[in-house]
Amino acid sequence: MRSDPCGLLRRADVGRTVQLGGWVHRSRDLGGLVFIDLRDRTGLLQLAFGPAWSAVEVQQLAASVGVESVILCEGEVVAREPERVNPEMGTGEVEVRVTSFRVVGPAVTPALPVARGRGEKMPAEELRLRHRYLDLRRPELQENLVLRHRLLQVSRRFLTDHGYLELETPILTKPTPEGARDYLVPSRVHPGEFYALPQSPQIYKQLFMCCGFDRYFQIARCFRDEDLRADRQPEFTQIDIEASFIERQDIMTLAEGLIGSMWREAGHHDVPTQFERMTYADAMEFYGCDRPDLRYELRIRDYSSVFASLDFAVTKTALANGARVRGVVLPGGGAWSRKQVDELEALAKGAGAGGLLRLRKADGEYDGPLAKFLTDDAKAALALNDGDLALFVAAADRISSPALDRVRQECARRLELIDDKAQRFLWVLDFPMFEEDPETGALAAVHHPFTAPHADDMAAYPDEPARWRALAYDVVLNGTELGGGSIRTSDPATQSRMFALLGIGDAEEQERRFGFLLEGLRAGAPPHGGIAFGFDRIAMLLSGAPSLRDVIAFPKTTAARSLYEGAPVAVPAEDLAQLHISVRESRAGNIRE
RNA sequence: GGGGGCGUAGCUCAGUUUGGUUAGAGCACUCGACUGUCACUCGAGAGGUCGCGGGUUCGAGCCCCGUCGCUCCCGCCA
Repeated sequence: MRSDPCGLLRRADVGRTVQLGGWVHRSRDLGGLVFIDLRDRTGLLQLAFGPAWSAVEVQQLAASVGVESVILCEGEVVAREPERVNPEMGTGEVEVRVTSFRVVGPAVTPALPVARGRGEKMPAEELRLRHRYLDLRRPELQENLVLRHRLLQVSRRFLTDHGYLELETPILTKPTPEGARDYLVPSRVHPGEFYALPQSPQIYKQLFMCCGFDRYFQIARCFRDEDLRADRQPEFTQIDIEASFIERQDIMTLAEGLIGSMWREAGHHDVPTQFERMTYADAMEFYGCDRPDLRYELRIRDYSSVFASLDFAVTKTALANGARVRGVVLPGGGAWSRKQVDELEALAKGAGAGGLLRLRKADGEYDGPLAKFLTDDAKAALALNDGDLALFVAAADRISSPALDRVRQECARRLELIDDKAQRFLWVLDFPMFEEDPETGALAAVHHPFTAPHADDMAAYPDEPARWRALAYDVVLNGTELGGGSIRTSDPATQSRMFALLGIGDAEEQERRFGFLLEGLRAGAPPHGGIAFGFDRIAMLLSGAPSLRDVIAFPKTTAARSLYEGAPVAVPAEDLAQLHISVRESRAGNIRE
C-alpha cells in the first residue's frame, strides 16, 4: 500500500516511483497547478499536481480534497530546481509528481487547526484536550511522544544491560493510610471492601528483593488522588528501581548512568559522569530549599552575629527567642522601586514570614529602617557594595528558609542570573529521617517509613529520632527534582521501631497494615535500596514542553477530568448496587460518592 | 479548601474603560479566478445562545449576583 513514509524522501530517491499515504496538511491551488503538503509522523512532503503528468480527474480531486483527509497516491520523485528548494522542509529538495490519487479517509473540517501559521497562537487547552485526536496530529506533540518512546527504550536498554529485570507489580493493591490519597476501587465479590491503585510499587519492589530477584526495574504507572499542577497529574509514570547488596553509592552511580543515557538520547552530550553533592542541611542553610537551583548563587547567609550587636527591636526580640537573622544580598537590587521590593515582601509573607527587612546601599550611604542602627562594625561585616539591596528575615529557620527561597528565586529571575543553557545536576543527601509537627510534636517520615536511618545517628542519639539522618537521596536538576530514593530498612525489628516512632506502635496494627512487608523481611532480607524517577517530568524537561500534558498522550485537566472521553462519569444505579455502593447527593445536587 | 487569570464566529482575538443603531478583524470554511506555490495570491459569500442562569435598566457582550469550564498558584502531594 505504501512504499515510503513521506517525510524521509531525499534527493537520492529522485527517479523512483513511490506509493504514499498520509494526511493533507495544507494545499495550494494555483489553478493549473495544485500543491499538497502531505504529512505523516516522519514529516512533510510536497505533492505536485499538473496537467503534464496528472490526469484531469486526479487534478480535480487534489484541488477539492479537504485538509486532514487521509489520501493514498502514487507518483515519481523529482528534484526541485534550485530556486524552488524549500530549506525549511526535510524533504525540501524533492517533490512527488502525482499520477494516481485516492481519498481513503475524508475529513470533516477540523474543529481546531493542525497546521498553524507562523506566529499563530495555540488553541485553548480545553479545546486541545477535547479534540485530542487532532491535537496529537501536531508535529510538536508527535515529536514529544516519539522522544518519550526513545527515552523509555534507552532506559530499558540501560537497566537491562546492567542486569536489572523488568518485573510487574499489581495495579489493584491495598489502600495505604499514609501519604497521598488513594484512588479506591470497589470489590464486587467482597461487599464493602476496596482495592487501591498504587501510589508507587514501593513495598512490592522490596519484596522482590526479599525474593532474591536482586535487581529490579519497572516503568510503573502510579496514581495519587491529589490536586493537580502543570507538573502534576493524578496518573503518572515513574522509572522504579531497586537492588540488593548495594550501598547508597551504587544506586547513585547507576542513576547517574541512567540519566546520562537519557540526556544523551535527547541530544545533551555534556552530562557529567558524577553529579555534584550537597547535604540537606547545607541546601536548607544556603538555598532555603531541599532542591536548590545551582545555576545562580544568591546564597542565604546567617547575619545573626551582626544583628546581635544592634539596638534594633525586631531583630533583638527574634534573636532573644532563639531565632536567627538570615538574608540575601542582591547586587543591583538597590535600583528596584518600593513597589518591586514590596512584591518580594509579599512572596516572603506568602511563605509565612512576618516581613522582610530591607537595607540598601547607594553612593556609600545606607537606606532603610535599619540604616540608623548600623554600627561601623556591622557595616564592615555586611560588606555591601553600592547598588546592593540586602533582605533579611528574622525568624525560626522553618519560616525563614521557605521565605528566602521564594525571594531569591524571584530575584534570580529579575536579575537574569539564570543561564537557561546550563544543566546543574545535584544530589541532595542526608535528609532528616523524620520531621516534627511544630504543634503536636508528632513525627512524620520525610521520605517514607521504609527508609533506613544512618546507623551512627541512631547510635549517637538513640532517644532523639528527630536528629537522625536518613540514607535518602534526591537527584535535582536546576531546581527540579528528577527522582529520589533511599537505602531501606532490611531489619524487621528496626522497621517495626520506625512504625512505632511514626505512631503505629501496636504490633497487631503493624501486622494488619504492613504485615506482608514485615513477613518478607523476617523471612530473610538482603540489604537493599533503590530510587524512582518521575518519568513524565523528565520527558517534559527534555522535550522543552511547558506542561506535563504535552508529554502525556491523554492527560487529565486540573480538575482531574478527561475531556476527550468524558471521565469520570456517574454510573447507573444497578452497576453501583452490584458494587454494594450507595451514592448520596451533595449540597449542589450533584451526584457524589 | 483558598487566591489570581481567561471564556465573544470552527480557531486566534478586538470590542467591556464611560451601557446606546444591524457585535468586528485575521485564519479556517463555501463559491469564483489563477501553471511553481510552499502561511500562495486576488474577488465574493456564509458563519454569533457574547460560557450558563438570574438581576438592575427604556436599553446589557459591557454593570451586579450566582454558577460552570479551562488555566496558574497556595494548601495538599509518606
